Amino acid sequence: MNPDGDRLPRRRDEARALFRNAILDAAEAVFAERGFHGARIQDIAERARIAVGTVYNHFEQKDDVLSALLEERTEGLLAQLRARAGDPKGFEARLETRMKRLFAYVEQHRAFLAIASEQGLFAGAAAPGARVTPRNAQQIEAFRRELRSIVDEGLASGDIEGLDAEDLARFLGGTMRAFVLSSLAQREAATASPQALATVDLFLHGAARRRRRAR
Amino acid sequence: MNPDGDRLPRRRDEARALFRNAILDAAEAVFAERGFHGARIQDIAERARIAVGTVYNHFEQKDDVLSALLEERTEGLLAQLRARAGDPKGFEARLETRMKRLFAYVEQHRAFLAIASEQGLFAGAAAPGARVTPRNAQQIEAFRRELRSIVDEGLASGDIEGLDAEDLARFLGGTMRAFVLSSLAQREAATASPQALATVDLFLHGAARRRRRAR
Amino acid sequence: MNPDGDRLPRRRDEARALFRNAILDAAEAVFAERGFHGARIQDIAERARIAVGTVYNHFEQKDDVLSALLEERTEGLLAQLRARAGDPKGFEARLETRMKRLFAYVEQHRAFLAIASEQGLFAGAAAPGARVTPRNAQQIEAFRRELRSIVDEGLASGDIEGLDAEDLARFLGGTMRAFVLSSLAQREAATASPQALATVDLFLHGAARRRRRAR
Amino acid sequence: MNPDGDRLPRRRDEARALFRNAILDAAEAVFAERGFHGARIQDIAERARIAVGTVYNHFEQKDDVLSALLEERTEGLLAQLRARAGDPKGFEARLETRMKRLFAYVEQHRAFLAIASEQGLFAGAAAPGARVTPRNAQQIEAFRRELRSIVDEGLASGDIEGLDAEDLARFLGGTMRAFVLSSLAQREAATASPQALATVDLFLHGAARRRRRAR
DNA sequence: CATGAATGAGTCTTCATTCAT
DNA sequence: GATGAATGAAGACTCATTCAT
Repeated sequence: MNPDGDRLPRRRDEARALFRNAILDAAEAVFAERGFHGARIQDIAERARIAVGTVYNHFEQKDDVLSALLEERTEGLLAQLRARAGDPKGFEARLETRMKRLFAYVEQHRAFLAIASEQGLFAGAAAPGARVTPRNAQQIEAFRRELRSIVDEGLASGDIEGLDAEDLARFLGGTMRAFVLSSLAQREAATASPQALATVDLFLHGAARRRRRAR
Repeated sequence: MNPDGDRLPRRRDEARALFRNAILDAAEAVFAERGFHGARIQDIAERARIAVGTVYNHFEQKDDVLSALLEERTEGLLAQLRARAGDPKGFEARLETRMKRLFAYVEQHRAFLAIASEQGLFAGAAAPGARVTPRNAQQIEAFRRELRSIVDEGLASGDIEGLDAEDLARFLGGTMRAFVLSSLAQREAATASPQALATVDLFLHGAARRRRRAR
Repeated sequence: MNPDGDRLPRRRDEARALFRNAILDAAEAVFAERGFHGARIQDIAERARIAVGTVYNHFEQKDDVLSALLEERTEGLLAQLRARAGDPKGFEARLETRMKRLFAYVEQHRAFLAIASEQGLFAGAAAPGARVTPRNAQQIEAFRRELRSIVDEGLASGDIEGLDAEDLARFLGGTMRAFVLSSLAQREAATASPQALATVDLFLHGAARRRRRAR
Repeated sequence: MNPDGDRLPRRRDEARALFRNAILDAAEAVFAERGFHGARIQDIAERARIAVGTVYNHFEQKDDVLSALLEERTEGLLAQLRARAGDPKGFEARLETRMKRLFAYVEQHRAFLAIASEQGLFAGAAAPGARVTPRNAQQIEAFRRELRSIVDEGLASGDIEGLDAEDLARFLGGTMRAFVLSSLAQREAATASPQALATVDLFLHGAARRRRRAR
């Protein structure tokens, strides 16, 4: 093994990754501020403190910057929603845990959600004129499947019921979305916990609960 | 009263309205297909079978075409949501009636909702780079207020309960949105009724209802 | 003779002339304010309180409005410069009389001179991009000839001298122009007489006169 | 001192200046041929053998090309008019020297003067619809001041006399202008000297000189 | 590989001119 | 003959992309 042979390429790769991340971070900010069409490559380059040409050394075209960004952040969001080793076992507690993680991520990436919304990422269908790639579509589908699997868990355990699992998954998504947006609408980042709890509570019991436990 | 004196101006106004509507209809289709930025004035003009310059005889700039469209359609949507004279009195039946109207309108204006979504009209906040005017913002606010007033009715009658009326209004909006999107996701227009019922049912009772009425 | 047969056509012609003049007056004001290219037919029509189409019933194209205007006003200016029956006989007094008339006309048509200047009418050559027609060129030439004939009169009477009559004509034109502009530069219209006298005096005696009559 | 550190920036600046000058030269020719409005950015770019976009890398808008051109050339013209170290001392000889320089410059930049004339640069006031910037206005004012200072010199030395120095300055300007235009009116560039001499002679002695030195 | 100026296709917008009423 | 809306050619300007340094 030649350590030098390894080290140099590695350094080179690290440098590449540094640039790539700087560009994506800059793009996140600029896309969120001005939208995809309003953002110029020049703006992104300036924010990343590099030259325009450098952006093109890392991405073939403007579209690719967007889709790479969506890819990376959507994956992050999805990771929060997935069940983890230490998660509680009971359905409601488990759901709360996952929601808290998701809302915390949302707080960390407010800019991303503005972009995702413009691109119709969580609209269940791409927005008109959106730049969604097949890869992005896969991730959205993965997101949808994750919601569906949560619903399926609940149906299996008897914690929830309903005729159409797809409808329930959509309902969960819509409820989440309502509180995600309420969270974004507040100027300042805040604790995500209350939104997570409200989401779970309303998803499970709706607005018309009578004589049920106080929360 | 001189009927002749009336006729000419009236005809002229009718002609103006005809053009205006033709432009808005064309714009609705084109914006929905390609997004605001992807749509060229020329595309809209061609679709309306008029000349480019004619568009500018009716709207100062491209932005104004969009905001007039949003204005007109949002008003239409809002009109469905508002209570009407013959509506039932009981909270749930009343809500169902309003939802059915709204979902029917949605079926009639699928293209509009794609645009509205791109512009963040129902995101609770304008999308980045969106072309929302103060007038549009007022309508969104009116929409929000309408949801809120529905919730207030329910709280007053005791049909629903909860600590935060704002949260409930958002929840209602999110639930609606989930089924609106599910409705749009289907390629073909369909009867809106099931979505309206699902919306009301889940809004009221959530996913976890036990021992409650059969559907 | 059928007086009716005469009267109607005459009335019709008078009406035509009325429109034509209204258009030219409006054009004079608008061209002077915004320049030829900056002036829209619409602006001229509005100022004349008529419809756009009406302008085209009287002039084939925009260029024609300008050249008709230049023609009419240049002819007016030229008329002031020409000798008249009652004019004095002595060279200097005669020149003063003509200059006074000319400067008085200038005061009455300040707007026109701004346009003439833009079009290079008194530049001795058309300005680049100018809309000068052959007819206008003839009038400019007539203007030049008139100056030349004044010089020739003076040379013949021995009141002025010089090797080149063309040079003297140009000199007279330049001197006039200097005081015409000084007259226009003042915001308010004023008596033209002093400029006329200064023009004649300096044209005849230059700046270096010694031991000559006080004025 | 590191010559290398200097060279690159210097080269870059030189390249910038090269483009800028090429654009201004092209613009001078095109504006002179077709006037400001008749000149398309594309024409200028083609004449400079560059792309349209490149023009916009050097000037924000079309207007700026014009005003930069006027600025640069007016400064050049003014430089000829200013007194220089080696100039003669006597008033008349000194004035002749300055006039010769000025007429020589005029011969070199015939196109510019056509533009200046269209813009009213030497009209004492901006032409209607002209694109004159405050900077241009300053230069015109500087030009006027220079003429005035020449007159003041002459008044002080007793070489010229008159009640109003402003009038004399205008008279000098008008006389100059007459011969500048006569110079431009000739198709071919020629020696400027005769015009300079005629200007000085007529300015000083007018057309009516009797019994004075032969020239 | 970073740089940033050059490139030119693409679009909005204006406005002279036409023509049905 | 007056009207004024419809027409569409023309041109300024933008910005993604390229490429010589």
